[in-house]
Formats: sequence, C-alpha cells, structure tokens
Amino acid sequence: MREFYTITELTKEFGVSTRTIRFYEDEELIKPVRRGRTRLFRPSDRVLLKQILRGKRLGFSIAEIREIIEVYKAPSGEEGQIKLMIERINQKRKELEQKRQDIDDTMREMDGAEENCIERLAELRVSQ
Amino acid sequence: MREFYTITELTKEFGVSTRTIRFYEDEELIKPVRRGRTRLFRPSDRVLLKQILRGKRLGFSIAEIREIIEVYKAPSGEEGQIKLMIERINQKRKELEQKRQDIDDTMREMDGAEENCIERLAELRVSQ
DNA sequence: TAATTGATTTACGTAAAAGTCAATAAAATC
DNA sequence: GATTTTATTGACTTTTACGTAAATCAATTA
Repeated sequence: MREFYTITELTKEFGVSTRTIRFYEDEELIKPVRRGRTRLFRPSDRVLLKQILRGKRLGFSIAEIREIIEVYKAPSGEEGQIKLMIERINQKRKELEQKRQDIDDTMREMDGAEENCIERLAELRVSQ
Repeated sequence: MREFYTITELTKEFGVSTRTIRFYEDEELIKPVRRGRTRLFRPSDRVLLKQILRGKRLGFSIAEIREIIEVYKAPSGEEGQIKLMIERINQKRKELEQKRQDIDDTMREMDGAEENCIERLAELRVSQ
C-alpha cells in the first residue's frame, strides 16, 4: 500500500474536484498531513474520502456523514457513552433499511415501466 | 378510495410543509386540480408525492426525480423513443444498484462498529 | 356581522455544498 | 535559470430546496 496520495490523484480516482476535497478538510472529515503547504493524503484519508462519497450517494448530508464516520471509530468512554453509541448505530441502520425499501419499491416500478415499454414495442410492430 | 385530499391532509400524512408541496407543484411534478383558488389533490397526486419523497430519501435531486417519474408514465412515441426510454430505465437501475451496494457496505461497517462497542463493554466489565 | 381559521400568492431570505476566480507560491521541466 | 505546471489560500458566486413573512381572500364559527 502506498504511503501518500496527492490531491489530484484522489480527484482523478474519485471524480471529484480539489475544491470538494478541501471542503471536506475544512469540515474536518479528512485531515491530511502537510509537507510544507501541500497536502499529503494517507491511505486512511483515502478510505475516509471513499466513505464520505458513499454517504453522499445515499443522500446523507455532511452532518449525517460526520455522525456515521464517528461511529466507525474505536469506541471510547464509559458504559453509558458506549450504549448511546450502539443506539445511534441502530438508528442509522433503520435509516438504511428505509432506503433499502425505497430502492426495492423504485426497482419494482422500473420493472413495470420496462414491461410497458416492451408491450408498446410489440404493439407498434403488429400495427405495421 | 377518497376523491380528493386537501393540502394540509397531505402535509400531515407525509410530514412535509405546504411550501414543499407547492414547490413541487411549481416544478410541475404534481398538478392538483382547483376549486376556485384552493388546491384539490387526487389520489394520483398523492401517489406522485409519495414517489417524490421516496426519491428524496434516496438522495435524488428534483431533476432526477422528474426523470424517474417520466419513465413511470405510459410510453408514447415511436420505436426509437421507446428504446431510448428503456435505456434510461436501465441507467436508473444501475444507479439504484450502486446505492444498494453503498447501503450494504455501510451496513457492514455498522456491524463492525457495533461489535467493537460490545467488545468494549465486555472489557469495561472485566476491569471493574 | 364580526372574527377566527385556513389557504393562496408574492417575494425575499437562507443553508448546504460546492463552483469559480485571482493572487500567490512551490516544484518540476526544459 | 527561466518557465511551465501544480497546489494553496481566500473571497465571492451559484444552485438547490425549500423557509418565512406579509398581504389577500374565502369559508366557517361565534
């Protein structure tokens, strides 16, 4: 595994702009190290970026992505804190299950829509 | 099935504001009929609203939701048009499959995070 | 009939998530 | 060593998806 990535390498790999990556750094979702002024991204930063973009695709806001990334981290604090963390995890799971259901429903409608198209194509061929 | 719903009935059922519903009307995603000035929403408008909100939960923009709703409609036009429609449907399916994959990945990370929490809880109990 | 309630229209405001641009600065290449 | 190239910083702008507020109208209730 490589030690560092440059910002342009990451923009190319993930199809985002440098502005976007810097925005995530401003938001403290990623914390690349510096050599002089230039940013050096470690593999862990790359993983974080991947997780952020995954969250974006699912329609989570930056604040929500921050929460999700928080729960990925090693748990610390006393019992109460950790139990609270488990509740948060279950909450997120519920949201994800809702999204899964939404996908299933949309997929079903897509199936129906495609069938209609195929039927219509058949009709057109008969009427010619 | 009821013939009409008022705007407030829909806001209560779906937990959105009247502003939101009117915004979707402005965007021509919904076209309620009128009695005088007041809007009357038919069951079909209600279904559309449900589809819009489903799209929102999945992180689709209004423009994307418009596209999705377009393909649900009865197919019209000649062969080329309909084949193009089928391609669009397949494109949307790919996006949905990506989202499904994203959900699966996130779920897996949640599982790992929860396990870490449980482990940490066990540690805390031993050390007391 | 007066007053309250609910809906509409119009218009301006706003937060989130970047895009864009200009002015540097540092690095790499010729 | 001059000059492209690449990266940074900061500021301003834009887009999306509504929020909010004021004025108006219509219908219901007191």
